[in-house]
Amino acid sequence: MTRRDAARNWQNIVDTGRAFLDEDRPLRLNEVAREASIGVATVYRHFPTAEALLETLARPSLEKLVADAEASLRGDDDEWAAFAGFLTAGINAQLADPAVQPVVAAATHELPETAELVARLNALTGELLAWVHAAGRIRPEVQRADVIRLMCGVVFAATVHAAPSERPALTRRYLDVVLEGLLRRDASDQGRGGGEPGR
Amino acid sequence: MTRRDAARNWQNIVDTGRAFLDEDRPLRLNEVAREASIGVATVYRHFPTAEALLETLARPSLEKLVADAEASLRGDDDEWAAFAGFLTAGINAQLADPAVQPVVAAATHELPETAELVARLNALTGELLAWVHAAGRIRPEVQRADVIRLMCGVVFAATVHAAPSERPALTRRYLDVVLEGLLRRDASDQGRGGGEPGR
Amino acid sequence: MTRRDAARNWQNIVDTGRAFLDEDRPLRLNEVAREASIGVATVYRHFPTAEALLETLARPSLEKLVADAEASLRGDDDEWAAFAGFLTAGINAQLADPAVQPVVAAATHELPETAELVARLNALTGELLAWVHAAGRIRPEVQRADVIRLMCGVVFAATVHAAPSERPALTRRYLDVVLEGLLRRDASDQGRGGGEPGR
Amino acid sequence: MTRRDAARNWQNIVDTGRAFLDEDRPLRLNEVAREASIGVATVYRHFPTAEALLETLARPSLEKLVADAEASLRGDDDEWAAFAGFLTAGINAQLADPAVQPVVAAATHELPETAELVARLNALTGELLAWVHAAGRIRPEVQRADVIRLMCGVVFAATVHAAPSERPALTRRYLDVVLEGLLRRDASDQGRGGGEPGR
DNA sequence: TATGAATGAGAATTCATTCAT
DNA sequence: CATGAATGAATTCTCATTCAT
Repeated sequence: MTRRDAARNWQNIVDTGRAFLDEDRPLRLNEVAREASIGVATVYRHFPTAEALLETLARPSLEKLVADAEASLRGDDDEWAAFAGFLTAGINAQLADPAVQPVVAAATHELPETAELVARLNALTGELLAWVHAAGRIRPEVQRADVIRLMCGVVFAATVHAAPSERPALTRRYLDVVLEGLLRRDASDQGRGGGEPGR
Repeated sequence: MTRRDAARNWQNIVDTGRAFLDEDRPLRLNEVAREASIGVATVYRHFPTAEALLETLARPSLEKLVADAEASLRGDDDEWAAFAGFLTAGINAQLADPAVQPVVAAATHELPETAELVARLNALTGELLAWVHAAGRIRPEVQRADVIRLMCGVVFAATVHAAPSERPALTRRYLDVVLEGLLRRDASDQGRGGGEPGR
Repeated sequence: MTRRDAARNWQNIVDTGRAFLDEDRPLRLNEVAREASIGVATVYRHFPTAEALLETLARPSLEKLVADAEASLRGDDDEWAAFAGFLTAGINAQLADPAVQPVVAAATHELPETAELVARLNALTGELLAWVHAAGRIRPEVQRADVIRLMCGVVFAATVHAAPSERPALTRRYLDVVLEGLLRRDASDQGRGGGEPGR
Repeated sequence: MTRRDAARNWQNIVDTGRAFLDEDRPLRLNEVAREASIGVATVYRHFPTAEALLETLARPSLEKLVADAEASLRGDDDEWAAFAGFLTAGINAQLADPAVQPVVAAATHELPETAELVARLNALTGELLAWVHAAGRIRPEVQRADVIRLMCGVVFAATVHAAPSERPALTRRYLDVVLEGLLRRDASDQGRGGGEPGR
């Protein structure tokens, strides 16, 4: 078979996998193969595991996310707006593409490309965070990993007991809460109490 | 009557199920039966589905949570402390008992007792929230469901890329952020910028 | 427990078993016990097997059949009418009581009472047949077992691709065919018709 | 392509299934698989349900039956002989192949091929019956469905309290009775006998 | 390289029967 | 004599992966 055929197959599998996610059926390589009218083994050749296919599906969203973050860093926005914009973009990506959330939250990745993408995402998160830290606008203890985690947490929160259609509105509100909570609050604020809430 | 035997078996199953959760193996009734050295059908008699066992496992934690919330409502703490204490307790329950999270986040419940417990939890959440609202100490748009969702979100956030041992510390910090973000911030604050973070 | 209680249980089981047959659910002693709100073991004590319960359920119908056959033999009807009446009664019993068919068709019986009842039924069939043979009104090769078999065959035929409500009408027609076919037909007979076989 | 293997497996399954029927063990796909030394899933791929396998097993017999019926319709026999021959063939098929009876008596069919075969059988039954009706040689009320039912009834009758080896003789006699009973009998007919219908 | 049939371990569930109380 | 919990073999079906062609 020619390269072209192989590419066609690859695309066919990816498209079918996407359709599975959209109807949120579990990504089963066997079923994907059947639905794509392609031999199982062919699918396995292209994507050794379901996870590999998932990462491939997530890739465009992740790339866009990385590109956006890079743009933010070089853009005209002030540091806080850039930071907030990045979180918003990350959240929206997770809502828009069901492949993103599991890949971002996963401890390890199957494909080196994914690992690298995620690493860049982390790095960019770090840079944005450093910028915000430098401006003294965020709680000093916040670290890179916290940002990623809070992003995932906001998405998850909007997922609990809520239909997909309600989620964008919920994440907007929840992110707003989180950002407000992350803001550094200096001397003049100190008096305002409420400060020491929980536990 | 084999009551005693039955009770022993029941306990045995519950304990074994607990062990599964602790080692976070999936709760499979068959395996639980095997490990408990109990006939499969006996397990099925006691717990028609894995979900039923899970809810049974979650029950003590949920009951404690409800009791604590009731105590908070009647206690001496001010409204904010009570509210924060409730969130903390809920989060800690989810961290301490792996059965709690899925049950709280589930859309429906198998056992009527669970449904009732969760309903009471919701009601108490509502009461605490109303109290805080009455004191004008929280963003006015926050609703009962938001509180539950944010609680789950904090737990989830602390779960991402983090070993179990790190989670308590993380949830403490994240809850702090969220509480800070939920606090109503009045006129005198308005100027302080950062105000419009989101999207 | 007193005898009276035992009798009540027995009746309860029988009634419940009957209900099962009527809704044609399979007779499962376990389920019968549950539905009757009686311990399984109690049911097993009264009826060691499902077959035993079935035979018990069939018994009244069989007894009535035997009684009717005896009456026919001693009655005023002519031999053919008695014979036809017996077949009709047997068929109707099978249609009316789902317990009858399997018991009549079974090769062996669990309960001695059933065995005896069936034996009497066979004997009576034989007597009626002998009477009809003596009058030269039936094909000479027909034997007792044939009569039973044809009876079952007619019932079964009416069961194929036919709703229960249609069956009585069908059996009537099919029995008519069979009786007509059994009639001895030789020159001298031609006029005699035997025309009035059925019911 | 594993076509050859697949075909071999298919045949193996069919043969094994046949053996089960012959020893009249219940057709259980798992057992068939084990006995055929073939993976369970392979069997399930070829035959999604036991019923599907049963119908496949019945197919050759049904096809032969259809072919015979078509031949009878076009053959030289007179209408009654053709009709009787068809019934005889149907009965013998049921006796010879245990798969036939349940398939013919079933209300619905799993495989479209079976449904079609049975439909053709019904149609042919109708044609033969129409021919016999046209010649005025059968009770006018007899319909197509009656013919099928009586065929099944004769087979069933021969099954009651009778070893397989006796059944052919019994069905011959019982069919004779039924055919005699179906014959139209009016004055002008009397001489014609129709006496020697079947077989 | 593509194919899709084959695999068989595994998961969920049911049921007739026994047995301890 | 009654109870109903316990049993575990049996059954049905699924799925991720391999392998022969």
